[in-house]
Amino acid sequence: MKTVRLSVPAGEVNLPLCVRTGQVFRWYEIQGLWAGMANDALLIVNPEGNRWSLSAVGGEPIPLFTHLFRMEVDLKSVQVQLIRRDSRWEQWVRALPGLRLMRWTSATECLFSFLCTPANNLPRITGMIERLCERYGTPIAEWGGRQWHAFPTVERLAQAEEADLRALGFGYRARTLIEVARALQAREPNWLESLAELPYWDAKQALMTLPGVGAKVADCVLLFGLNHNLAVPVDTHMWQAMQKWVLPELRGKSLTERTYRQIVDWFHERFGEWTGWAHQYLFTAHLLESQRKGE
DNA sequence: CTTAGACCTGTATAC
DNA sequence: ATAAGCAGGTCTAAA
Repeated sequence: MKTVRLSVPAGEVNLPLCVRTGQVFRWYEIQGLWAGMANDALLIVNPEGNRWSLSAVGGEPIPLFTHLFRMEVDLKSVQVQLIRRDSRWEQWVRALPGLRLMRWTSATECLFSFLCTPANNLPRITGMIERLCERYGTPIAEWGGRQWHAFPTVERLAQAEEADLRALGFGYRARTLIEVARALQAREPNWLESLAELPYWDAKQALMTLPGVGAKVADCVLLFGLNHNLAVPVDTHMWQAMQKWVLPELRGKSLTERTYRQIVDWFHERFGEWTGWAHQYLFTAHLLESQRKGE
């Protein structure tokens, strides 16, 4: 495992903020370093100063890091765009320096991971995914006193027993995971990845034909796994933030297909291609506020 | 088109 | 002990 160095200008990326706010689920702080699995690759980062050291198993450190954190995107210019399009975003940009939109290396891993999230919470989600990888994933590396496993293949998940997954704490999501794995096997080999080439609404409609994939999970997979920057995952945090801070006319209403679409349309009109980034700042702002209140 | 209830389970707040 | 304008929802049934 070789280690390389990379110049990271101050303020370009806040790694803990990016990896602990529910965009990805397999990152851990170990002995002052940050280690994360991306499908079948392990990336270890020492985010110190402006010369970070990166190591990887199963991939090249710099391309992997650049892909996951979209380092080809200039964060400053994103922030300027968001504030120019809606000045309310300035408070969230200021409050969340270095927050970036993440990009998964595997749409499949992204899909199965977000299938674990409905009516759930972050600590339980990360635990479920970790046990899933230990049970069904190939060992990739031993580092930091623990084994690191690849995310399970679709073939392996399609063969899983519902009782096994329930024993791992998946609850009613156990059946959905298996059903989706089998549904994917029944389609064209690269069906999921091919959705990246479709227009946003077409790709979303196609994803929602899978069991357990509603509007919110579909938007997560589109945004984080399939490069659709027009996707807006509207979960409880986004819904509350929109009502409180952005669209007061939503107060007193409930989140339905109609109000969901109203929010997506509003983002498209206001932010265009910056929609996904705008969503991420608003979502994270509300998530962190709700976590502070809980303490 | 809207709303209620069911669905697994861990955690935190309120009696 | 016990419920929850729970917690990064989805699906079905019923008005």
